[in-house]
Amino acid sequence: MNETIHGMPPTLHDVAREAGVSLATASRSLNGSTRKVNETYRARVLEAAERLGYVANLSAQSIAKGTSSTLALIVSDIADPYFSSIASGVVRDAEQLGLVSTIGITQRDAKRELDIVRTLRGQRPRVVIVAGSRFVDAELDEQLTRELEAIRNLGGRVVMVSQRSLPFDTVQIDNHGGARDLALALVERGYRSFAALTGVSSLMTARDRLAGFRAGLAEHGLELAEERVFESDFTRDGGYDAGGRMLERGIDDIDCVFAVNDVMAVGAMSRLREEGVDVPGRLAIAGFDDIATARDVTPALTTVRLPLEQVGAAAIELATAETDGHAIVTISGEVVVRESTPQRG
Amino acid sequence: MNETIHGMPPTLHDVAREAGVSLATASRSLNGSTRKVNETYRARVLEAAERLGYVANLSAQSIAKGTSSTLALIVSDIADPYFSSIASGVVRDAEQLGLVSTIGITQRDAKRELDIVRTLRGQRPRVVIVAGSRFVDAELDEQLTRELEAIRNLGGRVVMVSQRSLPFDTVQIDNHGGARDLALALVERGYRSFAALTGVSSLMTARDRLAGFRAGLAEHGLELAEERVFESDFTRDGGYDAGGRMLERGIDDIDCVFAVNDVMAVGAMSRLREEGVDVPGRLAIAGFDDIATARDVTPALTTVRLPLEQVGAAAIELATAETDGHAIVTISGEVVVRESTPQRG
DNA sequence: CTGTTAGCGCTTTCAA
DNA sequence: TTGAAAGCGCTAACAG
Repeated sequence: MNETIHGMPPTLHDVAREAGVSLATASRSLNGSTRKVNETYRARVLEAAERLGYVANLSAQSIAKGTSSTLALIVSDIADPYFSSIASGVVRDAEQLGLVSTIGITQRDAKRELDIVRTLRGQRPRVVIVAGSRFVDAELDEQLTRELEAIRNLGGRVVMVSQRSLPFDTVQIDNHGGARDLALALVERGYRSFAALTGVSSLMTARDRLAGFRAGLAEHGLELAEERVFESDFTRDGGYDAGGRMLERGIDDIDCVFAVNDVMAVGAMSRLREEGVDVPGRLAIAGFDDIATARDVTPALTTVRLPLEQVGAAAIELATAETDGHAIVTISGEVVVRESTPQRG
Repeated sequence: MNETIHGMPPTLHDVAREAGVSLATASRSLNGSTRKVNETYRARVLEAAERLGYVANLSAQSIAKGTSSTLALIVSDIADPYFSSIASGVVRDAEQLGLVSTIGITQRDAKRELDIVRTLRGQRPRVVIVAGSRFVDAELDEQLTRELEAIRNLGGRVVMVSQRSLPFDTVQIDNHGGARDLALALVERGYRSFAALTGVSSLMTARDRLAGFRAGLAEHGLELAEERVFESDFTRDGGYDAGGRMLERGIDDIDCVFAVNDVMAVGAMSRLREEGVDVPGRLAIAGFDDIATARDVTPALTTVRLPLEQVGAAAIELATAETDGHAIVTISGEVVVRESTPQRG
């Protein structure tokens, strides 16, 4: 591992010279797929490469081959456990495949997402996984679709992680079904008057979950009045805030609150605790996602478990599979009842 | 935004032809730094690029310029809030600088970390930020240093986020000092007999925090016997597990437990709760990091706040500053006392 | 200020 | 099998 003392990295050229073979032979020995190289030469090349500490320049490879070894992952917020779990699965599997993972963060801003995808084209990524939430905005969807199609035209695979909405392979998360099941489970446990804390209505995920929850309630002839739906950011602080607004309005006619995701639920629980509201004694609460923290808050949070790391794996699988570009893999959640929603008299 | 209908992406060549100028002029208009292009031409080029939906091929740029626009971030585990917070800060600032962030996950495996850094060389990254924990292993440190030096020799900036141990610019986190302060604060609040839950001793972070904690106790003539130190994984489940072992041993002679990071503390709290131990009534607990969840568990967790996103920002700053390659920025933590360690009789 | 032309490091025909 | 040589898309001298 004798690095070139000089500033310049050893190139394939150096390796070839060192090994006394041609550039082509060196290339074939080091990276060529179908081995058609004399073992003696091959060994000499490998040895020379080792000695020089040679590592192929990926950029050069990309441009020579016309295809990169990059996987681009787009998430809303990497500090959010929902996305970091997915990212964890994606990056791990990508490494397995020899793909370098790049990451883009949209901060839940549709415009930004578009910008990111646009610059992504410059990377000529082999795979793009868009895990950020979809927005309810036909215009932006249209543009995003065009950008993603452009990437696909360049040979990149595009996989969406979200509800099915854009014409690409997608790992669909059954938000509606999960929320519906949760509603059924809660009614089953004796709850009757609900409130909801939700993200801004332009987020499809928030919408779908709320709609699913309502559908579940409807099956029991219950409904969730608009005035009991508190909209805020799709974050812990958003939940904290929405919880506060709910308290201001008054909770006399509420026995259970559904937060459309766990981080909001957790934020709301903290707010309720601060305001002296007994959870679950006075008010039960449930979330969605089953992030790690759900087990660790007190009371432990009832939620809908989503196999998040598996979602990442599924996305990669889809990206490497032969599909017509419109394949859908649905991941369903499973209701996990914990102490935050005890059986109710 | 008329994409080329064909499979091939528009190249700079296409843009130049379309605009009726030379390749060089097109390049200068689009990316050249010092503007020396007639406004008319420039406009024509921009317009043509827009029309064709041209986006420069980053790989080609990298190789032509001899320098990439990649920032490589290495973390132990992106699903861990400690690292995802840092990553969040890093990626955000990197985007500002027009750098593409790639991410590598070591899974707290020193060998793996070395592999990752090695393959990183292929990217010829402009910046490498190593945020994974350091290990107590001179041999591996030696090798890692060599690899990182190789990257630096190629013009890449290397920044470590951790204790100061390798000869690179580093954002040093004052683990020792923070833990010491925490110990002092706990003694101040009346605690006298401590136990500790810690990560494997080969992790420098775990070591330093434990040492700092002991140093703080020592200032009051207290000590932490080895038999009250429970070693496990540096994760939530590790804390859960270590907490269990502590209970098995018996906690009659313990009034406060220090977990070397918040996720372990949170795991331990869950275990204690499950086993019916009243926290903080019977046993107080404190952590380190101040992850978001620390506020949301019950009781809220006393900890040492580390400005994590700021750590990421500091790393980028160091990477873009003029340094001798041995600069150190120290980030100190601040004790945050919450309900998990009430004042004691 | 603009265009021509040589590379950047690597892969891949195409002959030998 | 191996090597020579022609690119891949872009930038950066170097002349005009």
